[in-house]
Amino acid sequence: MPSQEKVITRFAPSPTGYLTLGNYRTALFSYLYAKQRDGQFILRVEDTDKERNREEYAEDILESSEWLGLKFDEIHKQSERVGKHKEYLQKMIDSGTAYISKETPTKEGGRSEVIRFKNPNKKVTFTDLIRGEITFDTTDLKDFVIAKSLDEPLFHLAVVADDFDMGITHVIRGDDHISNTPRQMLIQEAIGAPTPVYAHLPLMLATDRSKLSKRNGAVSIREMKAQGYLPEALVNFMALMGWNPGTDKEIYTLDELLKDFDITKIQKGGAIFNQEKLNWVNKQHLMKLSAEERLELIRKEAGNIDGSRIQRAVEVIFERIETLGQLKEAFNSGEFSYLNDQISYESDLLLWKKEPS
RNA sequence: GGCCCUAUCGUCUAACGGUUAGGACGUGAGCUUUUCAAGCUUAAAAUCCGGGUUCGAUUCCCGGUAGGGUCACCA
Repeated sequence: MPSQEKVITRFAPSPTGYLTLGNYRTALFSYLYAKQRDGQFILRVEDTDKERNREEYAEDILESSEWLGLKFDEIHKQSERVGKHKEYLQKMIDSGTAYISKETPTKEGGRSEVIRFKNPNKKVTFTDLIRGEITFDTTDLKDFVIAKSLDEPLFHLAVVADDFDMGITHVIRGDDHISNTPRQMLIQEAIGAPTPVYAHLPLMLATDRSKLSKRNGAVSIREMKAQGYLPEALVNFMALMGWNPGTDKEIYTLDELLKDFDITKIQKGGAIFNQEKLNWVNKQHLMKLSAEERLELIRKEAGNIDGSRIQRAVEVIFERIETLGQLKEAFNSGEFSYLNDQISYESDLLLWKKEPS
């Protein structure tokens, strides 16, 4: 029996901002794919762009991932691997698959010398798990730059070297990387790395059908947390953007997704983010909460309600909110202030209807 | 513009080539409820266009069109 190769997937974000739903959706799909197969899921923080990286963003990736329930088997920082990248670069130069190129800087801070990949100008084809066969003619790519210098590797080189060293078997990433794939395959060939299996996920789109990003109103996961969305609802919603089980089941926990998720059933077209549906999903998860969990949440939002009445608050309030943010709003607006008042009345007044006798 | 990807209700989507094209969100109406929410019932709402292939295309092929992605010394 042939030994089954262990599946290793990765989430490789760059810490240049707070990550959004779209980013974590690719992470979720990578996680599910690996964990369904008893494989490993690796985080690699791609922080080689010194200008744009911020430590707080890197920390947020860890925090938000954990909050969502995505656990990593390994965590790497790309910046710590420049030594390895340098070795690959040197080998490529030695073997003639890359060369140092004299340049006339075209922009501020441009170098007079960079490292370019020697493009063999050929056709490359790969089979995408979601889209099938895709072919590119790399001639259009020219001799692209793979490093500013031996110590300053750029994206394509770093990705290929790291995926190789970390034993990544499946690269599951956004659609926007499809056209990066031929460059990376060329580099794989140059350094003797195998080509992993690729799966390019359809993008999550803004209402105007453009790629969801901060510019068109996408909010980060940490903001959504602040707005009162439950992590399990977010996970559920993200999974449903582009995937469905083929049944009517829509409400999922992470564990249930592990059972039903099938990467080959992922949609090819992009999906527009729909806030109303998210609110509905969140509400469904809110309603699944136990009395204790609700109590806990209400205490967090409104510690001012006294103990004897808080139980009643739980029942009244949870049926009418969609997010915990609305819970907070409700308390701030004083809508539930009556829960705090001492109300006294004759008990017969509570009988609003007389039974006809 | 070159290259690549995509195309079912407003949105998320289902449909081994044969279905009254199904479900969900949202919207309208109604039932229930002191009210709201929930729940239930119900209505309106889609196969981008044109050619093929086929007895029969949402489905397969080709061509348009539209949208998106990508073409950095960012990732």
